[in-house]
Amino acid sequence: MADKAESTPKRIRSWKQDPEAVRADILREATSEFAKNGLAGTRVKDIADRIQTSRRMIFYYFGDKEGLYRTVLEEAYINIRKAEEDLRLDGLPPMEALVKLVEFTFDHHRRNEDFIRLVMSENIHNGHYMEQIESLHLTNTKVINQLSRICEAGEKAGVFKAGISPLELHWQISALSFFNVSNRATFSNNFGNALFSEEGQNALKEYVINCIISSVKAE
Amino acid sequence: MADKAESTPKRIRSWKQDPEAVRADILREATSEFAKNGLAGTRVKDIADRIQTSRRMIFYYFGDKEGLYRTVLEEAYINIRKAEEDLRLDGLPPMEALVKLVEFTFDHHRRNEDFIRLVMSENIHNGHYMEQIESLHLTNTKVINQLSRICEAGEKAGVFKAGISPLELHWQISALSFFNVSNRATFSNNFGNALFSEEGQNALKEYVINCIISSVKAE
Amino acid sequence: MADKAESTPKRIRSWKQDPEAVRADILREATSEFAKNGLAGTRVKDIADRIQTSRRMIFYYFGDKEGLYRTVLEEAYINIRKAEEDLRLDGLPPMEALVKLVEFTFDHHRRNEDFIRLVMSENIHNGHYMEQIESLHLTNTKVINQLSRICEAGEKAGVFKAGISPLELHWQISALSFFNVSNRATFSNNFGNALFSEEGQNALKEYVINCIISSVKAE
Amino acid sequence: MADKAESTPKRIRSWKQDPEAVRADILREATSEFAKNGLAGTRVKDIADRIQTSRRMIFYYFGDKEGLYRTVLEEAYINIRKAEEDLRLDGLPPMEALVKLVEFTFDHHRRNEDFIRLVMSENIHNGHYMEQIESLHLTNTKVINQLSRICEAGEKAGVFKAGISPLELHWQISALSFFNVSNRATFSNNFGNALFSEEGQNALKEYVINCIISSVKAE
DNA sequence: AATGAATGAGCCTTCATTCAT
DNA sequence: GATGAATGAAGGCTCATTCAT
Repeated sequence: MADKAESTPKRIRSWKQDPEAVRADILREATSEFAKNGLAGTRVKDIADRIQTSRRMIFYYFGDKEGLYRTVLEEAYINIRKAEEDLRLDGLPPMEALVKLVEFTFDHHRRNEDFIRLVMSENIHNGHYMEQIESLHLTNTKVINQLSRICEAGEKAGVFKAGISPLELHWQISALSFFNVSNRATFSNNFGNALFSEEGQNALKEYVINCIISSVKAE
Repeated sequence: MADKAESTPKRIRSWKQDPEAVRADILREATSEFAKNGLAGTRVKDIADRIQTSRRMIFYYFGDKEGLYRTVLEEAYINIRKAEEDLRLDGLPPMEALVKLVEFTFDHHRRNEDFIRLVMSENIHNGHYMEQIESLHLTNTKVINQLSRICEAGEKAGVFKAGISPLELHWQISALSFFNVSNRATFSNNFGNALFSEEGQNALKEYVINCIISSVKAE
Repeated sequence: MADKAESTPKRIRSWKQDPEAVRADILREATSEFAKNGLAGTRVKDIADRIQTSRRMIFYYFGDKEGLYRTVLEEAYINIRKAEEDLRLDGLPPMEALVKLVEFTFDHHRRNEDFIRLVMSENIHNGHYMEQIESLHLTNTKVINQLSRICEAGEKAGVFKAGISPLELHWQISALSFFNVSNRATFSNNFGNALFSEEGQNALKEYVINCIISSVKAE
Repeated sequence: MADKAESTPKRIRSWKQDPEAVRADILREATSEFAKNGLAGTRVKDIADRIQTSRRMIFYYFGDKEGLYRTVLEEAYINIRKAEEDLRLDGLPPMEALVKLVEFTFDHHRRNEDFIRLVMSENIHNGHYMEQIESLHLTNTKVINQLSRICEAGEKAGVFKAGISPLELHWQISALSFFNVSNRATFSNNFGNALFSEEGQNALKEYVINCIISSVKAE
């Protein structure tokens, strides 16, 4: 009875007449493709082929390739910010809170390579597309505020040194967590991939945590 | 009219019959274009248009677009390594040597944005083109050896803590210096560009130096 | 984002459930668009966007783009003929009647550029769509008959020369009145727009009237 | 031996490696297509298919569809002006010169329907593309100057009335000669095609000549 | 060593139109 | 009577590359 399975119609869609599902499907695959190849390196056709739809639908829902890219970028940022918000640090002692934040950031970036790659891509474009997305302008102060509160508390408790800039501290955490994912290919090509094995990454995380602690702790 | 016709315009060239100059011209503009737009985002035509040559010459000298890209990448690495070698640290006290190395790296990355962007591009391609360049496999151990010597000397002198991994240390220096350039666009879009003014960058450099010092110094 | 997405935006309509109003709205904007851009140059979407309806409605009411175009053409002719009928010349002395008719035609064409442009468009299509409209075949003899009567009366009164062809005379009046509107763009691009200022047009109208008078008057 | 004739290669071109011939071929067919269908109504593919070349070559030589259209327009005007210049009227008596000019214009427009249709098309576009062609701005005063000289001579000789505007006279000649071709389709659809038979056209030409004579002659 | 002419393949996008309710 | 979702077919155009000399 193998013929039953074989007689496939031209297209099978679970989401027929379900626009939200189509949109979500497109967005998911577009995220993956843009993350893999960048904006210029991605073919609209490739995105369409990965789902059971036509190129036409992509333009139907997102206007053009750049519109799709912008939406991908926006949703990626929204998801990341959402995850960050779930991290509740407010009750914790300052140093513990900071360590937890660093750990979270390091792990989170590692688990979301697509996001990292989209951000790399945006940097290649000098943030051009990001600038056009209004919703991004609001959420970013939150993370700085959170760090501010931790630094203040730490300073007051005498465990952090005085005068730490939350912005610079955030920059530092970001740099180490981001680079770990973004530059993995070239770094391991140049210096081997010892740092990127499971143990290597755990050790590196510890190293990063210590680095941050050393940077902030009172002497 | 036919203003937009594709047919190659007549050209006047100062370097007529000077193959090396043509090659160098192509390479220079290709570096700039690939750095700006990445591999997929760059048009062979755009490179040709920037110099007084035809697209045809690019294929004549470099085989294909990827061949040109590979050459660009290789030369960029060669130039960077050359600059690194000029930095003589061997006679200096360990901490001073380390600080000087960090300072140099931070400044050097800042001054060579094209190189940084080419490396970003390579990471988008998972280091694919880099892997094909044999000359790169040799030079990279030097920088680790250099750091090894500094760490050893520092440990012996009692100013560095014991057991520092030169690889991790290099990774740390690279991460902070690289991210500063690579993610400038998205970081300033998200958090303002205070860190990227002249003073901001000087302060950040100090911050990075202190970060490294804190990480290595004996307690 | 999805700002450019094609999916029909939600609409608010004052004429909800009023089919005649929808039809009239579509027709009005279609006339304007077809007059501006011709059949091939007009987008169904553009017509729909100008009113508060969906493309779907256009097909619902008019079958297809050509059906809409045909209807536009038909209505345009009907409106023109209606205006012509309002002009009552029968009691007037022949020369006065003729002058009034010329004046009317010249002014009327000037005021109805959309109609002129639709006729230009039809001529580009060699009258293809016009041929399919049955209602047009009837009304056109009226204008010739009218001229016939004027010529007859003029001849009988001795003020017109004998043997004037009403068809040729109509052709002459049409040519001058039509060209004045249809070729304004190219003519003024070539020879300046002196003839198309308010005074220029008034002078031109006098010129045209004299031209017709010279053509018909007995010597 | 029919196989010899049948084994046709994919493309036969007489002009292989002869850019001017390719250009000319494209231009000729493009003129014909644009004249027939207008800018929007013409398919680049259709032009390519009519000659033994690919769409690609059209873009190679003319940049884009509009570039081709502009070139077509420009060449069409150049050819027309060239023909006009060949008409030598300077020695003739004024009325004879004028009649000859009218006759020439009427016949010439009739013989060059493609040109008329291109001008119609330009008027649909409000002269947009014409404006971009610099070479057109110069040649057009010639025809007015020519008429000026005729009018002056005619007036001096006492056969023309005083104060004729050469511009208005040219407008009149143009209108009648242009409309004859441009509006043939709609006019004959509305009023029959009696005027457009060979005899009809000859009679109409006489009518037009008389119309012009009546307009200028001294009383 | 050098080059003007040519090109196949494929890109993003648009168009009028129909489906399914 | 009305509509949101969907689409096949084609449209103009661009890309890296090769041909022919």
